[in-house]
Amino acid sequence: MQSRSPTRPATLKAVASAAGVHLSTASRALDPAKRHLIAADVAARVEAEARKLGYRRDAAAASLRTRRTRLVGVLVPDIANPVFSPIISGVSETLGAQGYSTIVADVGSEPKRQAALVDELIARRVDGLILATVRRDDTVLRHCLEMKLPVVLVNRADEADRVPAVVSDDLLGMSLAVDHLTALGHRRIGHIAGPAHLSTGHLRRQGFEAAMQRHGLALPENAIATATAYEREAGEAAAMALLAAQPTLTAIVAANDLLALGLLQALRARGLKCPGDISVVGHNDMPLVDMIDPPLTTVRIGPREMGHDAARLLLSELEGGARTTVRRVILKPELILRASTAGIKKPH
Amino acid sequence: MQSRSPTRPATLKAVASAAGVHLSTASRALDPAKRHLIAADVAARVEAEARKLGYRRDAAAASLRTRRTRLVGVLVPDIANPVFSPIISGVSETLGAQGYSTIVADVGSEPKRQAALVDELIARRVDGLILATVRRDDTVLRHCLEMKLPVVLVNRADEADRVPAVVSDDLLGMSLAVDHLTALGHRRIGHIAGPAHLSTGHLRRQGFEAAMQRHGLALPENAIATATAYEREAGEAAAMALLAAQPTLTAIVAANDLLALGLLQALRARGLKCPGDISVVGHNDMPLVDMIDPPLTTVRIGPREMGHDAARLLLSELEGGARTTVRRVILKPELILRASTAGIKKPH
DNA sequence: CTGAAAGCGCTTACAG
DNA sequence: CTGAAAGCGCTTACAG
Repeated sequence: MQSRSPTRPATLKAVASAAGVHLSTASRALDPAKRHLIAADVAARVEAEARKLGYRRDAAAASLRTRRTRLVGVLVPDIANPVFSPIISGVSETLGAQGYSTIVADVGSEPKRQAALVDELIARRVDGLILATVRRDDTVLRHCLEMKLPVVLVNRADEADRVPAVVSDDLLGMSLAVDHLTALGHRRIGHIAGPAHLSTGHLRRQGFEAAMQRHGLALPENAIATATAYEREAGEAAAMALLAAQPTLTAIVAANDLLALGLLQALRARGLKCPGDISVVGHNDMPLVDMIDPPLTTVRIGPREMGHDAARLLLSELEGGARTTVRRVILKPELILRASTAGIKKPH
Repeated sequence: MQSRSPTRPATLKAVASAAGVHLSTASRALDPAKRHLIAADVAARVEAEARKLGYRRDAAAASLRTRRTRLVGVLVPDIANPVFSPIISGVSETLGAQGYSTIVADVGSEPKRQAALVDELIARRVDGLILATVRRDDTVLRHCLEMKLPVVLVNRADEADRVPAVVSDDLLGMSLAVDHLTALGHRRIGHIAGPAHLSTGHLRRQGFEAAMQRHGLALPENAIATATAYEREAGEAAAMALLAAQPTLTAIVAANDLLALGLLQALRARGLKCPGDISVVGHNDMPLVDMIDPPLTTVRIGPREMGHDAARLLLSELEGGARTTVRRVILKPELILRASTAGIKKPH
């Protein structure tokens, strides 16, 4: 079964002797940053042999020497969640352009498991970490800080603002949503909040409350229901509670699209029409929400850009040099108008 | 700016001297497979010191010695595509359980770029590759085979069946769809095919044709339109062509959900109702198609299971031992009935 | 059961 | 501009 064993890759030594130079000369010739130290014809010869032999520098050996792996870990709570995949994609795109590979760890939301996977990444000697999983007070983050591992956060930020983060302007997002609804004449507006231990849940709720207050609108305690997770089922459950507590609401803004989808299900279960009886605004503009029934009005964030920026932040930290210590990048969200919001039929 | 430099991790040497034993003894004590060679009390002492120092074996150093990295590369054409994210998730889950990390490369569909990224993975000395990108005749795959790199395919298979693959039963899937439609009374059924250079496009088309024939139904040449890519826009364009060529169709089965979504858009543009005028069946059951308008009848495949199985196949290849050379795992798809299909109003 | 030693494939001061 | 040598942190035959 010889086919199982990969052909042993060519080593630098092989290239060097093929080109008739010393190992160290070959090493320099093949390193763009050192190539100028080598006579042009020699460098060309080495290059030619390397190509001929299909030489590829052994990354493990190189990093053992340099103590840098050019490996970056990305922690997400769920790869399959459409909010995170474009973030990952953005991260690995800009990292890849600089010769970095990214290991994505699908770590769930359980801190124990997260810590175990971070330890594995540390064993791999990743140069840095990008965390999309962080709670407002996060133990995994604390662990990374103790290890002095370069870290940047994306999508969610930590409370203490100890590390660079790339987030959407959650306060502005909710303000956009509420402004839109009030412009349509709504005054009794409810909110399905995300989990309070996540910055997005916390901040969007704050943004909602601030916007309501700015418009001088009443906001009874039970006009906000908090979902236990960013999932459809949790959104449906929270919606049921909200609708029971506040039957006269004419609009509801959800802290994310999945929650809004759950809300739509709850509306249907109660025989309420959207937007006829109740207008709904989501958050994130995830794929396909333009095709659901009704097409969802929502706050668009730029997850791919967030990934790009997070990678750039980490890169600048890793490559050092620039003293630019950007602590936080805040992206402007945008309201996308679709059919789940409409003017109220008859004001209460 | 000391915070930038990670604390230098503890080495095996440090652990050994802390425990008062030789390096090699410490190495054995920390390796579950070799631990039995060491006196229990010594092993325990080493373990204790390792824990105390926060020791984590340097994976790069170890793999330089063992020539195994426990790194697996996964190639996908698009991380953000909801068909692939659960595959990735499944792969990394079962690989992770065996101590392997996975590097996912978002390589697009351009062979040049794919090859470049494969080369990078080879430089990382991945132990094996899982390809979700393969065309029926694939140059990247050929490259891997030349390198004798262990490879397994997932979702898409190659024509020559040279490597193990995990796929859904595409023929059966289409048969399920057509059976359902004929049971509803449809006789004029069209197909929006996927790209012919992908096994899924090719096989599903074949499955569709076979099923039509089995039911003794006419299948004019232009009752099948081929989309240029698995994208909404391509689906819409193909649908427009199909509807123009075959205005009397009462049902259309699409080779995947994204194509079906494009078809739905085309229907709307032409003022046709689904399922009132035309029934639609998708393929894959990707997230949210149960919430679109109308909820999509579709063929469910198990992408997560496909990921699991692909990982298992690769693992058995890597760990050797078992002589089980499974060449192909074919998963049974399932028809999910929703509201985009209905009996025809008045048969032609 | 434990130790001493070689070596995996690189990079990089240090000489010349 | 080029070479010789040390060493990154491990694992594993080889002795004992």
